Amino acid sequence: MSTPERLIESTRELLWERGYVGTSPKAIQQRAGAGQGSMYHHFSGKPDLALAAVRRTAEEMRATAEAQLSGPGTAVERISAYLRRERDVLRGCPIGRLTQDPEVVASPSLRQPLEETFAWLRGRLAGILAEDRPRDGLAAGLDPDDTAATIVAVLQGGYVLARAAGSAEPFDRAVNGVLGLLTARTTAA
Amino acid sequence: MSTPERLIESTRELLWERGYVGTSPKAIQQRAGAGQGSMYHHFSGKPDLALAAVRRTAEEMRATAEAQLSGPGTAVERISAYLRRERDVLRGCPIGRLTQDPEVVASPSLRQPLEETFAWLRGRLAGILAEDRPRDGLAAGLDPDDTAATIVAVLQGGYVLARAAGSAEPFDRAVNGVLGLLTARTTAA
DNA sequence: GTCTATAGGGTGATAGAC
DNA sequence: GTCTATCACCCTATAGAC
Repeated sequence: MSTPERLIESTRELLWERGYVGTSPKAIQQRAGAGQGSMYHHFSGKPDLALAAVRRTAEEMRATAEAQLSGPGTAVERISAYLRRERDVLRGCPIGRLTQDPEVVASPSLRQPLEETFAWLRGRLAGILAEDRPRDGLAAGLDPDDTAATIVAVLQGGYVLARAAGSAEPFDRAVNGVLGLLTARTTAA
Repeated sequence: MSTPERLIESTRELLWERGYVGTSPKAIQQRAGAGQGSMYHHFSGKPDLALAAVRRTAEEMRATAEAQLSGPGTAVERISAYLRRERDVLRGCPIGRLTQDPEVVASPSLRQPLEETFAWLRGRLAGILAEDRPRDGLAAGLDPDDTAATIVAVLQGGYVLARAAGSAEPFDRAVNGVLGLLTARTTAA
């Protein structure tokens, strides 16, 4: 792996673990096995390197989500497959995490990949909910855009609750809960 | 306001804005208008001061939530009042925010107030859902604990989406979405 | 109870040799 | 392209005067 690649990968890991404020150039260099001068040769500084790292993480997250969401099945089945896929819950979401960093949200270029990722995900879920509605058990009164936002929020909030509890249990409960709400009307009534 | 009080209040503000890693004793002292020695006289250090600040924020958050949740109305009405109360959405949740801080979750004493706050909130919501179920329109198949976790996750995730978007819109959509899911069965079917 | 002085280490970044 | 040296500043904390 080339030096720039190793620097980007190290930055991705550290941003996930410690956030932007908690990640120092020195820590990046040490993890990448690169010297100070090497880092400043390939990148103009910490913001530049972070931008490359965040863009790659956002790309990867979108590709992973698309894999589950483009699978077979009804709307609820595909959403269930996405929500229940294996996740390292206590590590949290590498994109959602950055949302709490004041320097990230204050920087338009750093915030942009976060905004685009969640906008895409919400739109993708809303499309699935809308297209599958006629032949599925979903209630006719549900707004696809609102419901999609709820599903993404459950994921992101599930990570928060899990980290507070030091356990994946609240995440799993939140996912079960929203899937129960999405399917209850077909089994109840 | 006494010096210890001012130090605690300053720490609360800074923890909300910048998190634990992003908050320095120096910044706390400056905001509180207190000197270095003054801070170390009243508190043993940054962790001690942070603990006092986090405990107070957790207490306050619980009291605020209880005010909405103990109001009149059906389960859905009380939960709706809680979810839709006025919030400074882009500031995020002062407790949920700390969940992303590696040094907070690594410290049992600092994590404890977070864990207790969300455990209480989930339990409170589960109780409301369970007790009100017979005479309300909620589906019999819904698990109160799972549904409660979903509601809290929607709040916490709503903050995440709002900060990523730089707008309260996704938060409001997520709240509308979960309330739609909770009430759809009474209007549909 | 508050102050200043000081410590040892880290921060983000630049300069210039190799 | 990578290295080491150096910069000015900030970090958390302690010491001891007042």
